[in-house]
Amino acid sequence: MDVGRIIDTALKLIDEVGIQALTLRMLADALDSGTATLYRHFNGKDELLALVADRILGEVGIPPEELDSLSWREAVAAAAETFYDTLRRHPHAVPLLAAQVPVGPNGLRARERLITLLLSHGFSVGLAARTFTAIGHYVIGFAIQQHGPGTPRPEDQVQLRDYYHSLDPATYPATTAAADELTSVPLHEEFRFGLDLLVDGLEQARRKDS
Amino acid sequence: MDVGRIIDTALKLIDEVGIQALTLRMLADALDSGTATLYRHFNGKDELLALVADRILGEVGIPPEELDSLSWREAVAAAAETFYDTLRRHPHAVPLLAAQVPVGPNGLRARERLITLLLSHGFSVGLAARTFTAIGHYVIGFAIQQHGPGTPRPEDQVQLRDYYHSLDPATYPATTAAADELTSVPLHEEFRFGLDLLVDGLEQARRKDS
DNA sequence: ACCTGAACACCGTTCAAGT
DNA sequence: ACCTGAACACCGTTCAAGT
Repeated sequence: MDVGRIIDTALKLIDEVGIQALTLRMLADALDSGTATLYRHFNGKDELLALVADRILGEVGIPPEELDSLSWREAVAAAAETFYDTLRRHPHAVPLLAAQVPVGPNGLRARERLITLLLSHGFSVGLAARTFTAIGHYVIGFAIQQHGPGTPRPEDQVQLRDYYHSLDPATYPATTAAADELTSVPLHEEFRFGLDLLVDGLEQARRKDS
Repeated sequence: MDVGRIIDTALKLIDEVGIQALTLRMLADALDSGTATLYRHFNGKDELLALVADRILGEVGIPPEELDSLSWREAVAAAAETFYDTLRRHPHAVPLLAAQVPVGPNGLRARERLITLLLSHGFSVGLAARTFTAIGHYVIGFAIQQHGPGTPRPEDQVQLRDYYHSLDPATYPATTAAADELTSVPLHEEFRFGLDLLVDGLEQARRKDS
């Protein structure tokens, strides 16, 4: 019984039932073991979840060669998209990455990779650090809201649109007018919209910086 | 025993001990009542938490006159800052706002207010809707990561900096070089940096839109 | 030396019994 | 009609007892 298998199983179960519903008994059963045995490999549920978080970051896997042939704009966008795609594969697990600054081995590797990239494109150390934080926060923050515990499934989107339309137009003229636009934009497009805003803003910040 | 007093007490307890540690027994005790009695006012803990979320949105309170005399850039930034300040007053409660799209009365009022503002400054309905979503997601996403359950208290920032410095510079040249910048920027400044990127990006999006 | 069944002190939720 | 003590089926965690 190695730690890797425990973490893989834990992530699989979280993908199926969510963090709240994941039980140490459930995990122990899936591993044909008992809850007490699990405590021999980590100190409690919180530590287990931190290991799962780094396990997810290890899945991101940015292809290094590809990234280096791109402009900084394209590279930043590609890194953010790749990260976002990984988070979308594990919607129930996203809150784990917001719980703390990831300092596991895979988190370190990803941070090093992106900051190196920014520095190689002429970003100052200060601007690179703030850019990394801003982009990272944006991706995780977006994913947690669009794909977290209260996931807006397609039928909920329709429900929400109908709810907005059912409001009194006299009291809520703007909301009812924008009801379709507020609920019809595909999540990925919404993500890309904000990401492009950030990159466009960075373009200006970079000019001021140098 | 009215619902308002229950919600106020629940929020006060969440501010003190967090969502996870809030117990219905604890809440019942604080109200000199029993857990079973609480169920006469809402159906379970989740519904209680949704009511607390809208209670927080009610606290935001954007002064209408002030906002209307500003440029759209200043108004968007001011609204985001005001929202952010409210979330900072209730760090433990922020995850509640990420759990679902807020459709309580106070959430509706805030959305209506901001979309109206964008429309009055010439934004198209489509751009206004996406801007609202992008800004809202940014503020909540940032707050949840900087002030959520794994709050980076000042001493943790120092610890994190020392940790980055302790890494092997050969393996992590960029991270060790940026260690100070990654950990020394005040949270509010970091928030403002990303917000300004978004607003600068919006400036361009608005030009393309019209 | 390593593992684990069984227990501990909790939790959210329910309902029969009280007023 | 309204309220609630006490119970239910859980949970994360611990440790004495087994192999």
